[in-house]
Amino acid sequence: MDGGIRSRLASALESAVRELGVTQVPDLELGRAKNPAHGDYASSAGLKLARELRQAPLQIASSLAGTIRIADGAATAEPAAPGYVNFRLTPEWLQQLVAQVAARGPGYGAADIGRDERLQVEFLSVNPTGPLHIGHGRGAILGDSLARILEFTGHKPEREYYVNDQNTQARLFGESVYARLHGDEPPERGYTGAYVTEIAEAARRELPGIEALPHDEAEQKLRAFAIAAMVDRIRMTVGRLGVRYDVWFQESALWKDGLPQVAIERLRESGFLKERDGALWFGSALEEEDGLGEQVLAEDEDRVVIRSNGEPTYFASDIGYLLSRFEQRHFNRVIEVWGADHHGYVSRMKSATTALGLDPDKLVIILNQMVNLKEGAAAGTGGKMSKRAGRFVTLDELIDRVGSDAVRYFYLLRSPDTTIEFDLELALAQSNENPVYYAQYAHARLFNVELTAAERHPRLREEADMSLLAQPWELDVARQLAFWPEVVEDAARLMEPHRIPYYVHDLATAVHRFYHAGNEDGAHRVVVDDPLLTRARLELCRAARHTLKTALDLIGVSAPERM
RNA sequence: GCCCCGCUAGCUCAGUGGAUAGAGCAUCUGCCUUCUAAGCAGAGGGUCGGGGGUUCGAAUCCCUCGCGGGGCGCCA
Repeated sequence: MDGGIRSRLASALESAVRELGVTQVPDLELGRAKNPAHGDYASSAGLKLARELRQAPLQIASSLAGTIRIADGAATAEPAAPGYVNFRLTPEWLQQLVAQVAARGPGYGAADIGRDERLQVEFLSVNPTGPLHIGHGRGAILGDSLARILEFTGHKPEREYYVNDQNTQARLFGESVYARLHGDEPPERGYTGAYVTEIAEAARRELPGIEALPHDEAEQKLRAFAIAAMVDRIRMTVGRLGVRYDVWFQESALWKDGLPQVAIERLRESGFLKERDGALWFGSALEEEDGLGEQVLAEDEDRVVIRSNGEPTYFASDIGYLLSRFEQRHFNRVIEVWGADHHGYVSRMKSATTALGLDPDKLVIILNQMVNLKEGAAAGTGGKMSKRAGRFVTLDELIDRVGSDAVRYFYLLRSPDTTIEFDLELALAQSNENPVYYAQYAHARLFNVELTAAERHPRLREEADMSLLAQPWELDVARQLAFWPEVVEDAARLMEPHRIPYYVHDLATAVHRFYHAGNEDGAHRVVVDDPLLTRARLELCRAARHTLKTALDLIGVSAPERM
């Protein structure tokens, strides 16, 4: 409803610029002022427009500051050398904001950017052939938080896990279980972990007569059994992190529906498929004749769809999966969260999307960089984690030792673009210093204060005189509240969940300072003898607590009432 | 060789082309008889990897070099 104060200031500024006769308004760079002396927001409008208007930047800034009209007296504008327009939120407006946020409860900052857009967020989708390790946690938490943020901003996201139950790895997994069932060693490049033997034992109990079946039949049953077991385990592990899915989509279902077949047929008709060396390739060669192909596809993107032995590759499944999502289920956009090791696959999927006649911009692929194990941090020598090499720390173990909230916060504090060198020893040693507790403590403190107030002043009046919130540390909290909608908007628009925990930290800092003012001087406590003053400060507590709760919810972190 | 990501304080990391580059941890110094000290206040600590360029203005954009990570299979 309220697009946030930043967007209101931006449109007010734009109107003022138009009044100066500017028709093509450039990006005016309205953003938060770094220096408090410059107010809360600043724009370099004067500098930006100097050339077009042939006036001194400062003069333009002065005109703008003079003509701008800001609704509700939310802010004042003043020019500053060499050509800035600085905005300062007014105490009156901040006080009213506090009252509004307090009355609204959790949910302040929700936006309607998405306009009910149906989209899919597909994330994690690890081959269900082993337990999740700490690297997987990153994608799970990133995807889940992204879905939460998109939902909060008016999108209709569906969370999906794509279960590879039919590819080479799945078959190898089935063969490995089969081998263990019969007391043999797993095949070359098969799975050797103890959990494989456990699954074989479970199969022996739950699939009577499985040992007597012929190999092919047994392997198929074992594979399905084993994959189902691993999917259950994955579901439980991510469930401990508060990650949930709407759909667990099986690759095999694609083939039952004939979607890869349809996709292949369509590509064949439009000339994107060719045979070479007995295999069927997706590529540009045939299209070069009409000059279209090279625009759509790069030369080096040839990709096998059907192997020379007649087996389809995962790429065949993936193009069918595109049809499933865009044509069968009609998602407006599909957002995929991949590890950076799949980076090379991005352009091929984009090309395939185009080749199928779909809009490649509707396929949004977010890459997160790797999580490497630091030297000596676990069995093995560190580096990339590997299931086969037995060099990994399971996500379950990390959650056991550190807890879901700390794990989520730890991962979300980093932009997806940075590689994480995971040091387990350090993570365990520092788990008590995890910054998540700083934020949670702020929430618990506010909750406690409100309890105390209810005891001391059981009959407070409903109406509050917000003008009593005049202390700088009180207005600082209110100021942080004013920033929340734009943080949400940026996180959603840029698809960058890490902006949320950084905001949470800033708000928590303001809250702690506000609280601490009462320790310095009893007159500044929330709960004081004066019921009116108590009432106004309680509004601030409620507003801040609700906003903290809302923000923590978006990143899947709990907001405890006591610590 | 080609493609992607990173390089910012001792460490881990933020930072939509704007003013004096920030946070946490670590180090040092203060603050609890009174609403939760998992807190607050302060100090030290920087050639934003190097070099060019664009711009009134560059950590941010372009080029180039260096270092680190990832990818370039009829594996996924």
